[in-house]
Amino acid sequence: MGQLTDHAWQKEFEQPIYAQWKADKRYAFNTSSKRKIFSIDTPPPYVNTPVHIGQATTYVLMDFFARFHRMLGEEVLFPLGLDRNGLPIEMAAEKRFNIKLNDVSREEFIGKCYEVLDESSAASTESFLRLGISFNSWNVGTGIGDVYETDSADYRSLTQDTFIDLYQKGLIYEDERVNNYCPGCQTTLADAEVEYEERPGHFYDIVFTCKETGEQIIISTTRPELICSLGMIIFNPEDTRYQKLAGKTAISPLYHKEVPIRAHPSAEMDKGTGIMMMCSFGDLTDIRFFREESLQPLIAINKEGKMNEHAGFLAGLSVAEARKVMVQKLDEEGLLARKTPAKAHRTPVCERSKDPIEFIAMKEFYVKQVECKEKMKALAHQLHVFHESSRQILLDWIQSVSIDWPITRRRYYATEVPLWYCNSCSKAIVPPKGKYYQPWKEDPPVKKCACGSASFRGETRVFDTWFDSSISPLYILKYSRNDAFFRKSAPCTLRPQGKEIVRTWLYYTLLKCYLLTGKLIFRDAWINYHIVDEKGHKMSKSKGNVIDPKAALDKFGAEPFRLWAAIEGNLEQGDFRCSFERIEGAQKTLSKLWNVARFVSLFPEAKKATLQEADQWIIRELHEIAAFAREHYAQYDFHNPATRLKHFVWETFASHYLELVKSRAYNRDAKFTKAEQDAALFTLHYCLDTLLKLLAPIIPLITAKIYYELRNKDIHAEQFPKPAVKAETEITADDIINLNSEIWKSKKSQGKSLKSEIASLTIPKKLKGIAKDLQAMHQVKEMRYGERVEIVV
RNA sequence: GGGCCCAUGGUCUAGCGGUUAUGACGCCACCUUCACAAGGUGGAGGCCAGGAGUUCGAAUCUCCUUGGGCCCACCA
Repeated sequence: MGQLTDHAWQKEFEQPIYAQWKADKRYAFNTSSKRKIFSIDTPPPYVNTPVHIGQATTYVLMDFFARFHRMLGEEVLFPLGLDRNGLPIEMAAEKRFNIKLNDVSREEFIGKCYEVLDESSAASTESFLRLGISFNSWNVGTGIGDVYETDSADYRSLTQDTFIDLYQKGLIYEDERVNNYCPGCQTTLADAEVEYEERPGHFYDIVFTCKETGEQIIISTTRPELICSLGMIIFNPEDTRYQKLAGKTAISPLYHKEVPIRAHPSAEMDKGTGIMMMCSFGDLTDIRFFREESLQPLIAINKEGKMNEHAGFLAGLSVAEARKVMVQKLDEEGLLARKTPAKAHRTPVCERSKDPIEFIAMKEFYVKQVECKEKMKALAHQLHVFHESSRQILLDWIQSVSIDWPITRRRYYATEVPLWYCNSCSKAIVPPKGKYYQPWKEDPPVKKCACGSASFRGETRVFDTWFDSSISPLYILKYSRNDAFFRKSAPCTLRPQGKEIVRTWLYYTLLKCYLLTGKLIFRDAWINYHIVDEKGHKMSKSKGNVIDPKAALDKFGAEPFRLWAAIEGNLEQGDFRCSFERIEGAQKTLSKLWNVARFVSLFPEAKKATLQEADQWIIRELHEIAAFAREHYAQYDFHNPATRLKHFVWETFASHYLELVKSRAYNRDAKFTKAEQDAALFTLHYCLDTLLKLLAPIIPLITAKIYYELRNKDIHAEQFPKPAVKAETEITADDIINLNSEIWKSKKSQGKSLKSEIASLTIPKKLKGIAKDLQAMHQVKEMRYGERVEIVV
């Protein structure tokens, strides 16, 4: 049994502790363990951007879960994943080397992606290590619990296996249809990847002519460059202004194309001029309209986001340029009646590149999702979430699914679609599972097609990054790689993730794992809210209000940050605010805890003696908190227990119990018996141990150091505390706090020091059991018992 | 357009039909108290956004207003 020699907790104490954990692989997953498995499907962060404070906070919270469940005696699977696939990496490479996808060869482009990845490798994991996160491993590998990279051959081959499975089950099909298309990224996008932004725009009032009567028709549009693809002119059936045009023909300006004019409820009377042109395709409504009206769409925009031959004189121009040229030309011809700014024009844009979405027909692979909407809703109801609003986000999204999931992308740095095609009969060659394939540069696994041809071409498309990400629980539980382990560990215990990717990561994972295994892949889903700045606004690079977790770590170390995360992280509360001031507040609590421990360590441990009533009281208080913590930790609520524990450290334990038993513990004048003193010594140590264990999941570094120096053992290998001592008393914390406060106030109001003597003190009979402690604490000469408290100085 | 959440001393926050309305930071006064001045003790500061209602009784329940924040859908 040791003593704490340092006078305060220093952030410099942290580094050797986590370095030791890393060095001796303290939290490695034990594959031969018979324990119950608690598995966490951690969200793999992108490696090319530094860890931001929101991620840092959520990983810290996950670490609470992991450490708590370890102390419950469970085998915790808590792997670190690193996302290295897809558009974000490609875009970083394009920016870094100032190239575009099609400027260079595929091999060269992939090489550039590797360069970006190499430069950004260790930076993010460093922050996690410093935060004291207890990942199973810090080394990249393919074992259970190892750090995994989503672009590894192992991960990609599992992604390809899942494609092969779904393809052979008939759950994936290829079709050519109009879809969201990002001209900047040059790829098809799923609805989940589209977001809306307020973009300034204009209404252009353009002059059309009625063929039959020759009169002018003024039509408002925000997309004049699409006039070439005009299909129909419509007005609202209720609109008397245009009734006379019904059934007539309109002639488009410049292109002189004749199209029918009809009444249709899609046109709103009070928008623009009340009469609208339907072109293919300005937005999804247009697509629906063309389909419903069986109009032949005319695609005027090509894959590069430029106008094609159908646009006539606009051919070769980008959409934005075409709009400018078109407006200018209309104006010259006297066909532009008016130009007015359109306020709050919401434009669909690519969530990554922010380019406006165009709608282009392309041949892509689709995963069937529309037909299993009801099943997905049922799974959503089955999933255990911690706030109904989380489930609602998921249900809303499932409800809004209207087309199947396009999974192929025309990019390079992602998992390749594992297919080859026979050059003679066009039949698709599906390779066997279990290997990573790159068909664009490899030969197929067969020599000859069934038709006899030996000439093949490899598929060049790759998968949507969510097609990769959605197998993360399967990957970490070794689906299709270690069947015994998968059977034992599935379903994954917990999916922790942000609310903003419910419609992508959570939804696609549930969908894909259901299609593959027929089951719900998670028991619990913990949807965390956002860390916002101190004013309550979302942090974003553009706003410049981002707090770098490294700065917090440099300034305070991990422990104040972790304690802050526990105390502020109220699940019920929604978004939570971050400021250095509040982290600093947590630091003081650590200092208090350290000094409480140092005080206790001044005394030798004692065998349990007959507990005095004060001892019974503090132990009962602590047991109540322990039971509360056990129950709430299991529900992923660390906020409420942390708040109570903090209060216990400062108030109940330090200010009241310690003061109360100080004299008995020192026993300098031998006023107390040896047994009475031992009871105090026992209680001090028992309470400290229990308190440290309750706090260990939250602040693992300081508790580990104190426990190691005092007990020479690893606190994280201990069991989560259960009441080990019987403690019963009528006395409540309020009784003691109120009495002490009254005595202090009385002394103070009479200008006496707190050490001054009290001639006589009358206390309620109920408190008789702590009378001796009170007498020593407050320097009371004579103790009396009565109905109310009386203090005679 | 549809829906959701929030509003409590200067700031943040607890509160879930009856409390002298909680705590933290900040502020003021006093204390070199033997674990801790990164501490202790005491104090000032709020008609609980506004209005109406339900109730014996409302910060708490209902409705409206205002001010913040968020989600979904859609637009010529």
